Amino acid sequence: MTSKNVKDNAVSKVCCGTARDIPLSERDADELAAVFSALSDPVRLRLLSIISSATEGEVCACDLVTPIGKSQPTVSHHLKILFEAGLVDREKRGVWVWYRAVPERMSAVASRLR
Amino acid sequence: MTSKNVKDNAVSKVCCGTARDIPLSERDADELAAVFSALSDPVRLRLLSIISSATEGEVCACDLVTPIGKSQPTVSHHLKILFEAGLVDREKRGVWVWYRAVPERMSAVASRLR
DNA sequence: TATAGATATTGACAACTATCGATATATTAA
DNA sequence: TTAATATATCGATAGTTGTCAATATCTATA
Repeated sequence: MTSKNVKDNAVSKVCCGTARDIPLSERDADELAAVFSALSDPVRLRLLSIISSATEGEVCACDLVTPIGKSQPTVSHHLKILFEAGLVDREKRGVWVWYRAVPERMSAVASRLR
Repeated sequence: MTSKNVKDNAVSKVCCGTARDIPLSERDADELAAVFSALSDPVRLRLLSIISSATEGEVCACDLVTPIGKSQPTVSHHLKILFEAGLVDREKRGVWVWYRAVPERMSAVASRLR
């Protein structure tokens, strides 16, 4: 049952329910939710904070394992998720992989929250 | 093992690893991750989009179930999560519960993405 | 009271996820 | 080629989560 909004806090049983369609499409919702999923883990947020604040603009993956205090496979897993969400970029140089933030991506996500 | 960032893409085996501390504290990371968790589901994002764009500034829960296309308990569950994350506010008036967005909260979260 | 309807809670289940040890792959050096 | 090391993948497991049917709770009305 739908109800009518009444300004003076009275209650009405009149229906208003012309169910207009949803502003955010299902497709857009899925995509946005995927990015927020990538941001929904504290370990990933801390990784992102390290990478974003890197003085040289980038950080070697080898310098992330110890401070984060998780195993190397776990850190690798989280970095992959951040990368696939477009939140970080990476470049392999020799044996090492260097990560850098993608601020445009973060801004784009932030702007979706108005 | 840590490595030194070398500008010309050469590879060095010199260690740089004075593991400075992480910009985002564990506590802050937990809190932020909790909000992003609330935003990490497409159904909740669509609910939020309906509530945020309400012409009257608020929406009755009874007008959310049908458009979302999920069961009433499921919608109730998602609304609770949005509420507990501080993303929406609610007011019970009679039998109905009215939801409204909390734009300050969304802005606050958005600003954490720089 | 009793009934009807809106919302919340419970219980169960399937799907997903964070984590780690073990292992594989890739790259440089000896 | 062999050894050493950085990173990725695999397999397993414990914990989390989205969903619904059933049920409970709350409120207005007859």
